[in-house]
Amino acid sequence: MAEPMYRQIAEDLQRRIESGDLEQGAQLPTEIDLREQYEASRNTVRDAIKWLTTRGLVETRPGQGTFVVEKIHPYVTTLTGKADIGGGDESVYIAEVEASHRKSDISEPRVEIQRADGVIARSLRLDAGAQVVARHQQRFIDGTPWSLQTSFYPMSLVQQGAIALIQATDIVQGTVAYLAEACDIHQTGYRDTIAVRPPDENEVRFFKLPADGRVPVFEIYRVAFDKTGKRLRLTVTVYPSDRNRLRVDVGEVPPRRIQRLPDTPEPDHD
Amino acid sequence: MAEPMYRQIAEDLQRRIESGDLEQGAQLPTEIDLREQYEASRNTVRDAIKWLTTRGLVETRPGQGTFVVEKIHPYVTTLTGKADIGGGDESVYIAEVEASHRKSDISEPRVEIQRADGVIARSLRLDAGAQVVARHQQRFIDGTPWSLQTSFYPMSLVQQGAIALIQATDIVQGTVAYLAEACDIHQTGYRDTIAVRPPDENEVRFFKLPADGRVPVFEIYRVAFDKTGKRLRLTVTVYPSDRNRLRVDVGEVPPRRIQRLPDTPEPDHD
DNA sequence: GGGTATTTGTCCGTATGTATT
DNA sequence: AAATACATACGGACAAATACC
Repeated sequence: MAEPMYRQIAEDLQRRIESGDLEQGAQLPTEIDLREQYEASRNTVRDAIKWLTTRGLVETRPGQGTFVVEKIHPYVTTLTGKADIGGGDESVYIAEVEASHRKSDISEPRVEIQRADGVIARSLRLDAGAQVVARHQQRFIDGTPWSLQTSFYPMSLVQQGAIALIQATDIVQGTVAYLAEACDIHQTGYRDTIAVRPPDENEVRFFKLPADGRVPVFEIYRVAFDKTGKRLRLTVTVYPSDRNRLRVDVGEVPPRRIQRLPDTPEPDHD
Repeated sequence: MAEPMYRQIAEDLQRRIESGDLEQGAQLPTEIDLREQYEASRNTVRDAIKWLTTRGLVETRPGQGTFVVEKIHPYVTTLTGKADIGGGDESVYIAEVEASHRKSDISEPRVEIQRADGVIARSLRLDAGAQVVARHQQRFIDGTPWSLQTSFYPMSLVQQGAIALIQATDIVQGTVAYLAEACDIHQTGYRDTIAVRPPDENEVRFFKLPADGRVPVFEIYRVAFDKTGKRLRLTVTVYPSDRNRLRVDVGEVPPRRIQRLPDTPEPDHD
């Protein structure tokens, strides 16, 4: 027996899905039915379904059944923007999203003062234990959860006059513009580092991801610099990877076409 | 009992891992031992281990045991380069990697002529069924598999003199430089779209990923343009997400520090 | 709202196969 | 070859979620 039985069942079902025999959103036969069709035990059938689930082909709903997953038309977030007018801050994202006929909301920030732990301190080149301002925000598109974001600012910025950073109010013009106004600090660039990892419990709840952690999240670390190379801010943004794509434009790139409505069958890397 | 038993067991083990009680690389008690420790059946213990496995905390090795996964020091790939001197092509990657004291190898390309299917045709703005050259390559760092890459070129480029595209030989100066030499076609920019998905069977084999598909891969679609906005190429690159990070630099960014050796405990988004 | 049928989720025990040491 | 440890497969029982009447 080269191939275990549950794999054979899974691959047969996969074939039926990819051939269109089972359409998107269609319900699979129940575990009892599959047990009879494949002459296997229910647990073996369940192993096959679990295999398909891990690969994102089907999803199970307790009390209802097993269904072929429907492809999600992804949101596209462009990471390359004007380095000096935002780059990851509130205002830019809103402009992006509204341009594609979608409505973006952002929560009021939850503000904390905390000691910079290892990663934050190193990213901002602070001594371990230095004070930082953490601003947590939730972002929605058309009412559905889109991203979780936390920005860390050295407390020294507040001492230089950027007192709005420690107020639990959205900075509508964007913190980049605000820092320029409030204390003549000008962001001239940023560096993003993109990783992928399983979601934690908070993220599972907020994004309504499957509890088994099979849908990973993008985690983007953005370190912003001024013209002397000083580190102004670390922003950590988390996106669920199943409904998001990231875009990077380099050099001369033609303007994007208007983003289509969710049901049109176009490639999402257009 | 709000929490199922296997979750309680999993969370207890997770706590023991994150507290350092079980160190990286350490072997967990065997399933039989855990069955006795938690007074559960072996199947329930196995469900707990599967839960930890999906989250990348442990791995099982048949005949050996279950082990706490060791963190991998990731490779960092910068997506933003000079738009006109490569940007994702062979030579640039090699320079990047060698600068961090690692040795990069690339396979000779496997070249195919094929009809552009839906996604490729749309990305290159070709009519469906138009001929394209596909060049598949495998990339290694220090001998370990790093990325799989396929570039698609419109056949019209070959007719304009870029005959090396249809030869199964690496284009050492990079195809961007080659196209400039051979037929005066100059790339001026590119656009990347980053997605994450489970690996297919080829990728599992090549990258030696776990067969259950729990480690996703980055898939980067790069469309390159000339100054008129014409689409010169589509390059699809796949990286395993467990050992890779992507970097995007925008605006003025200070030079990177030398990349450290794998065993130093620095953040990988430095 | 309540009750019932359906469907998946959890948990058990057991047996046998396969990979590794 | 033997021992160990995980992988596969079976069958059964009950719980929990959902849909429907």
